[in-house]
Amino acid sequence: MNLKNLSEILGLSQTTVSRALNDYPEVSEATRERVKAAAAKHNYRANTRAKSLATGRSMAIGHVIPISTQHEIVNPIFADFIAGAGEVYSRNQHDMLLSVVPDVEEERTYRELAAKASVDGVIVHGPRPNDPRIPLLKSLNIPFVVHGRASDGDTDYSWVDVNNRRSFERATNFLFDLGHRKLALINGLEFMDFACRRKEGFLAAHAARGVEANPALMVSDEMTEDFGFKAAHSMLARADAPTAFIVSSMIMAIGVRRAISDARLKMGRDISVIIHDDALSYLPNGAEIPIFTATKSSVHEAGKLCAQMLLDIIVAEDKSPRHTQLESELMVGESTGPA
Amino acid sequence: MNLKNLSEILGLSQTTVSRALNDYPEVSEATRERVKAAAAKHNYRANTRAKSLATGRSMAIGHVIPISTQHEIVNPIFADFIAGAGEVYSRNQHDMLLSVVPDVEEERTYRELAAKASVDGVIVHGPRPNDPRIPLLKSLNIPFVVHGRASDGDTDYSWVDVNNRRSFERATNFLFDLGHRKLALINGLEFMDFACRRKEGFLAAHAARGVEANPALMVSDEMTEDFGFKAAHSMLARADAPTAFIVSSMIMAIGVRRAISDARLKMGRDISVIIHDDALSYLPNGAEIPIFTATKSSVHEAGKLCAQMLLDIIVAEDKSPRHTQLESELMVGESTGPA
DNA sequence: GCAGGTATTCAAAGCGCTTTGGAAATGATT
DNA sequence: AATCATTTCCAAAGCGCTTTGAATACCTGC
Repeated sequence: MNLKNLSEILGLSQTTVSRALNDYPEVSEATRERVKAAAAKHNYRANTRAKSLATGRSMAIGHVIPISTQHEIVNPIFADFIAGAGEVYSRNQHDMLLSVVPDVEEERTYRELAAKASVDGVIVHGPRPNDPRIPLLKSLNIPFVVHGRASDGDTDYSWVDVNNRRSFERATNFLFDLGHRKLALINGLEFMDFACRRKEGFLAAHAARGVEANPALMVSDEMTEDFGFKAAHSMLARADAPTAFIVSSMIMAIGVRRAISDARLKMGRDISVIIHDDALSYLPNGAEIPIFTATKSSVHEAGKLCAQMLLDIIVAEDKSPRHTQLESELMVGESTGPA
Repeated sequence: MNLKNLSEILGLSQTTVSRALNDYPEVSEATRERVKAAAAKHNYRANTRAKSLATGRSMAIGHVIPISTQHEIVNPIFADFIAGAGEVYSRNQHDMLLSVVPDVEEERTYRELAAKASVDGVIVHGPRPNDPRIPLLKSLNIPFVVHGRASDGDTDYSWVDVNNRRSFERATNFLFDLGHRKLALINGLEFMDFACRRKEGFLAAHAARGVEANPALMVSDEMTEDFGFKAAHSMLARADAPTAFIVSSMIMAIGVRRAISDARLKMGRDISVIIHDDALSYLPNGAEIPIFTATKSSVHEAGKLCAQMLLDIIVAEDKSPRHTQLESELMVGESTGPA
């Protein structure tokens, strides 16, 4: 069933049928209803490809998901982010186009997306300091929103980000207030922008209190359970073992918890742990009272915000960059206590 | 830059340029090279929409990701599955179209996908016994592959699935062989096909050994850490507490581990745990030797297989259904020991 | 030197839609 | 009844590509 068929059935021109369906004013209410009824009856829906060829808009948003070539790891926050963004797209009749590519091929992918005109805009994931994708997308002249930020001079692009620096500064201060002085930081890969900022916050709090941060207690790597375990395990064996951990993700924290219980310590009593919680739907931080004290910020929500911002930019007259900085909530759970 | 421009620059017809780029034989090697060089120079790439309008093939595969309306949970295996499938699509110049929709709107979404002709095929996720999507997709006449199976009379569709029944039967027998008799099953929602089959395997092994399965030790729910914890916690408090747990996912198992360590028991010594491990990239089961004894089957691999199968079916003459049944590997880790 | 074949190239139609620039019908106004 | 403004509808062009059917150029062998 296509427009031609449908218009023949109705005894109307394609023009009229098209206008009726797209709610143009120059068609009488009577015919509009007749047309819509027929469309529903025959389960007609405009062919996307033809439609976007004619309009020049693809009604699709691209997400380029880089797979780290060394580690082959999918970012675990990805699913929830996508789910959030996807909701917004569905509501606005947009499709989501996913390209899963090795990180080394990202540039080529963006260029193709632009040349093939298959999307109206893209979301950039996992920015790094001085991220080359930002100038690239600007030069390709394709609307985009960055989830996170790329610290460099040029802040002239749209982003949605958590205030990572402040989150970790607060978390650190929270532990200081409880009397802890030997704090460990178990961070994500520090060539990622968010991890840099978190470390900055951690160090800033130390500086403000005049406490020396111990370099041996600051590590960073891919955010897996296994790394969390190994890092915590070896730190706990040290003479200058920490009395508290600040951990960049729930998944690493699960490893930390394993190391703690292997050491026959009790979290919250013998040792404190505070995490950043992305509020992943499949890893809720306990039910009633949080297992981990956490700086919490929903990545699902961030997905929604990014998507909405991008859709807004695409239709807006004013294409000037927009920024949304989210503050995480500091939620006290069972994993922290006095030193 | 479009075909017209490019052909004008080259002083050739659009026909010739198109054929040169698409490796048709009726164009001389000399001009082909000239054309390809020019295309590269001007960063030309055929407009996807125009191309697929002309060819009738969209070169895109749809994935409809249902969000449970009650729980708003994204399936944690989703990211790895998508990553696997995405790799295959990229390699074959296909796009992946994702629709994230509330489960109640799934049918409408499939109908739209078909009517709008925006994909050449779809992958069906999370099948249930007697899944209505299968007859629907058949009637819409759109190629599809199911990840998993829907137990009912009609097996006349393509699927890729793990032998869940056998996996759990083996796991159960493994525990029996270690001398365990009081086994607990912590399963996913049993209106999902995979969970049904796992339970069947669990019960079949019991029946074969003449051991009575204790209904109080078989639970099923959304597969979260929290549910794993609560289930194990309450079971361990029982008079007829189990000596071993069979757990349907890594994430639930993490909760089980928490309950075990809270009870001051040691996994592998005081109590055994065997899990099903989907080999999620961000939740590896330990590094050298597995933390959990597990029936392991990579969902990333399953994603690749589903994608490849679907692409094959789309181009094949023979559209008859194909099946791939994967056997999981039983990997012995540190979480099991004699009763 | 020419028929017959092959290797190249091209003009134009068509994919299914939107949209421009009228045309026809209707209604209001004189 | 004639005029003009509105409504309501339509034919046809165009989006950027592929593909059909035909034309042209280039070789053969006799």
